[in-house]
Amino acid sequence: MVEDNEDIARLVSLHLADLDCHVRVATDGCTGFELARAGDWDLVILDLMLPGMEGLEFCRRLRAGRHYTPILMLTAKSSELDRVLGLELGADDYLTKPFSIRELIARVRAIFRRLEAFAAAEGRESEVRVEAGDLVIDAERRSVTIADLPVELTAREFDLLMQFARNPGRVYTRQQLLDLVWGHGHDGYEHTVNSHINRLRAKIERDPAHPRYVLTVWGVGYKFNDRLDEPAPRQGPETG
Amino acid sequence: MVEDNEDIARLVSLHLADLDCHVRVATDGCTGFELARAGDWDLVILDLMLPGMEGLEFCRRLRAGRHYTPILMLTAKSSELDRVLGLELGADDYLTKPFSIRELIARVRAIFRRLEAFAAAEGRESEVRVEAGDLVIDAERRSVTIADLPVELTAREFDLLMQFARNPGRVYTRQQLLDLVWGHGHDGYEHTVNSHINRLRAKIERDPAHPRYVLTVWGVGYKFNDRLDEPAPRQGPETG
DNA sequence: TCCGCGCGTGACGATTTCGTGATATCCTGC
DNA sequence: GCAGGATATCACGAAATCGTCACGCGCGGA
Repeated sequence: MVEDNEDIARLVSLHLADLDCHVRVATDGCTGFELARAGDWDLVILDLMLPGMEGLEFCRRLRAGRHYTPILMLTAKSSELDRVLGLELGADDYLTKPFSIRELIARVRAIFRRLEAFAAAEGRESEVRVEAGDLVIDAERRSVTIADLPVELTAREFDLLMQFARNPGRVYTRQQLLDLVWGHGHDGYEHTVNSHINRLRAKIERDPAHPRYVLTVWGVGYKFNDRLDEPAPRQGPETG
Repeated sequence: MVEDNEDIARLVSLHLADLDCHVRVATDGCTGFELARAGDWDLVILDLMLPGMEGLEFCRRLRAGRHYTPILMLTAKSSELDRVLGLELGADDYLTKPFSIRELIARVRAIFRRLEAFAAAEGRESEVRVEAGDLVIDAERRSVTIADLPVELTAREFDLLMQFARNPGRVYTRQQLLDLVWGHGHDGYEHTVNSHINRLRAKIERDPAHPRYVLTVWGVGYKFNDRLDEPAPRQGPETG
């Protein structure tokens, strides 16, 4: 955050910390610019009226240097000119002072949502569709079919299956699955995973007692099997 | 690129040049139109707010002249009318200001990927008219008919339906719908989407309690059903 | 100014899903 | 074979989600 008013800086830092954000404050443009250019940040919150360097110039120089860190601009001027110019020089969003913290949080969230959506659309195009034997998973449609027959999964069941399908063969512990599917802050019993695995198998396995897709790794956790043609009656950690 | 603001034109040109793109800038609509019509371009980046010719008119005229060069629209207006209308008039994608350079580049890449994938661009014009069972949506006239009977939808209801119809089968979360239909950074409750879905169903579904077009994806969001004739999905692999 | 309409919000019941405990079954080491 | 621990299965109450209705607000037209 590049902001010369320390009261505002402190207030915003405080609230962003609630969102598990790590915040670093620079009180002048030059220092801020060096920080922004050097570090690997998720977001720059930039006051337009800075001593040392104009905010617009800050924007322009950062973008000219091929830095694509999202920028959220703060401005006291409500002038349309500044706003449009700022956006066109590469800011991602703007807020006019005075602004409410609530509004700021909303903007920050919106920026991250957008970036997330783009990242998903950009890099994961090959991962929207996963196939393993009869099983076909479509991430975008959140649909699963077995031999072209649609199977209805609940949200948790689908997320669980998708987590496996993303890395076929990789073994996940129950705790890892809780973190990945339920969320990091979630506190619950590892036993819960068993239950969902059980329900998942009942829907996608021909014989739930002898699963082909979601396999148990004894004493460790579970894994997704995409090598269906190989004989794998062994369910123990003994691999060879 | 058709853009009257020289700053943003320069900025975008700069970054597109990094992608080994050759960029030509026109600062008004008429010049841009002549350029677009005469030359053999891979992409037109078009500012909606142009002097000389409205961006939407630009779109419409180019498509009317059987020119199918991909168009990426830029707009400062956050009005969803403009966004949806732009797509309906033949734009391939759009960006609402504020946007980041990174987003722009991602969009450009996405458009080219899509073109490669679909090679001989089919269904380009079909975006103006979407059909699903009895339901017919005419994007240009913003009209909807069921079995040739006209249905009166409000602006929000139509935009919501159109958002679904553009990607049949794709699951949208309420937050995504808020971002797409209401606009980025919109501060509102996800519950609002429920209400509009409810009103939409009351108008287009024969039996709102058992919808055929706009389906609920439990724990996630909603989707538009493009396979009306398919039987109801099974709850398990048995009975197969 | 009044009225009607579209829209966002709140409340409440119906439905689905989820987490947990109990119990049975299986695996492993001795 | 046996003991101990890990996993599978099942059922049930709790919790979250969704559908529906009603209310109030803001806005544009009569």
